[in-house]
This record gives sequence, structure tokens and C-alpha cells, in this order.
Amino acid sequence: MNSLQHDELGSAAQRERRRRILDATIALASKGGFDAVQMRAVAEQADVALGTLYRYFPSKIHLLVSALGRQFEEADAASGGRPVPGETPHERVMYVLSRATRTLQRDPNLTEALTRAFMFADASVATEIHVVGMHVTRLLMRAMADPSKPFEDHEPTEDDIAIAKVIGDVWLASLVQWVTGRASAADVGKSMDVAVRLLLR
Amino acid sequence: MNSLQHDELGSAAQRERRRRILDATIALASKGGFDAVQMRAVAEQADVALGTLYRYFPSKIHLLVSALGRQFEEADAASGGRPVPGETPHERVMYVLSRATRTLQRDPNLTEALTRAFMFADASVATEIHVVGMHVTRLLMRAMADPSKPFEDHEPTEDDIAIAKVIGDVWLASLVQWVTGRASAADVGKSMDVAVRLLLR
DNA sequence: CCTAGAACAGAAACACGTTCCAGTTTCTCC
DNA sequence: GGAGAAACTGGAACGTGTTTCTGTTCTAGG
Repeated sequence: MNSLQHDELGSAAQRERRRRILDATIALASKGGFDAVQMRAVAEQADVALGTLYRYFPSKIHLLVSALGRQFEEADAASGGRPVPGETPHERVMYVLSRATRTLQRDPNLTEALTRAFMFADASVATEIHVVGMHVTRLLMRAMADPSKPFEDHEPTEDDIAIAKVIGDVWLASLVQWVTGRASAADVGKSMDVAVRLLLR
Repeated sequence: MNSLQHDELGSAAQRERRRRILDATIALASKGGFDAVQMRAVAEQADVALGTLYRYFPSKIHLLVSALGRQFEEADAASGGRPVPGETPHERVMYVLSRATRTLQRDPNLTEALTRAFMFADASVATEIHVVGMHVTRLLMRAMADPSKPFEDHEPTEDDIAIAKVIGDVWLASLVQWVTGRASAADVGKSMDVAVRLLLR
């Protein structure tokens, strides 16, 4: 037993390697997008052999979706459970989505890499995908719930969950269209506005 | 000037080659999905050299999205402008979507290949993407409009268009989750039902 | 300290999308 | 029918994701 924070699988050296690999992935993605995340380049920049990279992440898609998951965790930690401003669910959800979308648009290459990987992932990436899906759902649920009510009253209905799922779908589809150059940043905002306005009324 | 039906670019021999290529693409996709559509295999099955295949379709993604476009055209021709049954827009849209989804689920491999290509397409495939987008939008618009009214009264509002776009996005996102094994066929139906019910009321 | 096994490094090899080229066939225009 | 242009063929070759192999280093248990 060592004295580190997490007790997830792996020694300190292994967690360190994993961190370096994900750092290299983010850096390369940020610089050149999906195509620039080349496994040999990631391995070299993370100072790890190619075989080791594949031992940690069994494919490029696993690697990128894992990186996306870590990004969400960092964002989650940074936001630190602050209540979402806004009077209505509509306002709060739009606030959250606008903020997230603005953040993503600040690093288009990174967003392109992560989004495309997410869309291309198949069933073998289910675990990593699930992590990301949970973050998105939680984000939207928090925004939909009334922050002035106590926590116990936030039991979401079936419909709430379904609505959050649909909003997440629209968000993702819009994002894909943006990163693939098929829609402008404004188009993303407009799509989200229409969807949220009609779904949350 | 030749005596053939279409006057689109290309001689009869060229249109014939194009048809053979798309036929081979559909056949291979139907048998083994996205991964089975290998450019060398397509070329061989279409009885065409690899270089020729690339002359007709500059990438695997162009090829698959073009195939998707042709599928829509065939479906369009087969439906032949029959009015959509159903009393309300909700009913009619659900009818159309259920029908389409059932058709897609009958050939999962083909659907997987075409859907993934569509999601992976970047700006260079804009033309082919646009064709597909138009078919989907038209399909949904027809279903939303009241068939008992004359054609001229079907001027769609901004909101109608936006709603159709959102429904299309949700449909696509659900399909992706289905073809990548992250959602069941029933989940797709449920998502569509929620989205359509809430958006068309 | 020693040893068995796991993890890693370095590098070759394979698969498939894509590009390129030399030679041949087909098309177009005179 | 002939000349030049365009399209096609067959095949080699390249890049990148992925696999595999051999030898080395690290780690845990005695």
C-alpha cells in the first residue's frame, strides 16, 4: 500500500506514465487535431515505447476518449459544484451550454480531435464513453434542477432524463457539424437555443 | 449528345462504372460494415482499377456518403410522393421515422458503414453531405406539413425548419449510438419519441 | 540478495487508405 | 481514319494504426 491519493489500479510510476501519455495526447491534439495525434508521436512525446502506449490504451480512439474523460473531470473539479446562475431551467441550461461551447471553440483542434474520436468510438470503448456520457448528463441535470430547492427534492423524472439525453444528442450533433466545418459557431448556438427553448417549456 | 435519360456529366460508360462502384460498395458494406469496405476490394468487385476508383471518389468517406445519397434517392423514388398517413404532425413524423429506422435496422452492417462515414466526413465532403441533408430535411418537412392542405400553403416557418433540423440531429445521434453498440433499437425509438413529442406540440 | 514474472524499450512487420507512375485503351475532334 | 487528349489498368510505394517479437528493467515474494 502506498501513500497516494487514489487507490485505483497501478503504481505511482504507472499513474505518472498514464498522465504523461494523456498530456502528450492533449498537446498534439491541440496543435494539429485528430490527424496530428499519431501514436508514434504520442509515444515519443510521452517518453514511452509504442508497445507501452498500446498497453495503456488499446487504440487511438480509446486514447482520445480517455483524454476527453479527463478533460471533463478537470472541468468538473474546477467548477467545484458552484450553483448554476439563472432563473429558469431554460436559462440555466443555456448558460451551461454556452459556457461549454465557448470553451470548446477556444481550442478548435482539440475539440475536433476529441469529438471525432467520440463519434467514431464503437462498443469496445463503452467504458470510456460511459464516463463521458455521465459527465454530460450530470452537467445538464444540475442545470435543469432548481438550485434553491434542497438536494433531496431533485429526484429527476423519466422525462427529465429523456430531455437531458435529447439535449446532449443535439449538442453533440451540432458540435460534430462545427468541427467538420459543416456549420459555423453561430449555427451551434442557434441549434442549441431552438432545442432548449422547445424542450424546456 | 447521347440518347440516355440523364444529362449529368459523364458518358454512358462512366455512369455504368459509377453504378458498379456504388453497387460494390453497398454489397461490401452490407456484408461486413465499415471495415469491410476496403478500397482494393471495392475496385476488384466493381471490376475497376484502384486508380479509377479514386478518380470517381476521392476517398473512402466520399464513396460511402455518395452511396448513402444514392440510397436516399432510391427510397425517395420508391415512395413516389405518397402522402404520409397520420392525423397530426407528431403522428406523421413518428410514422416516417419509425419506418426509416426499421428499414435501417434490417441491414445493420450497411447502416453502420454509412452512418459512420457520414459522421466522420469533413468539409471536403460538403457536396455529398448536402445531398443527404436535403433528403432528410425534405422527408421530415413533408411529414410535418398537413397533407390535406394545398401545396402552396406549405410554406415552412423558421421554426419548422429549426425543428426539423433538431429532429434530424437527434435521429442521427441515436443511430450512431445504435450502430456503435451503445444503445438498443428500442432506445433509438424512445429517443425519437421523446424528441418528437416534445418538439411537435 | 535472488528469482520468477510483469512491464517496458526498441524495432520490425503487417494492413489498409492513399498516391504515383508507365504503359495501354478509349474518346474527341479534325 | 489519324492525332492528341483523356481515361483506364496494373502495380509499386508511402504513411499511419496496429501487432508482434526479442531482449532488458522493474517489482514482489521468499
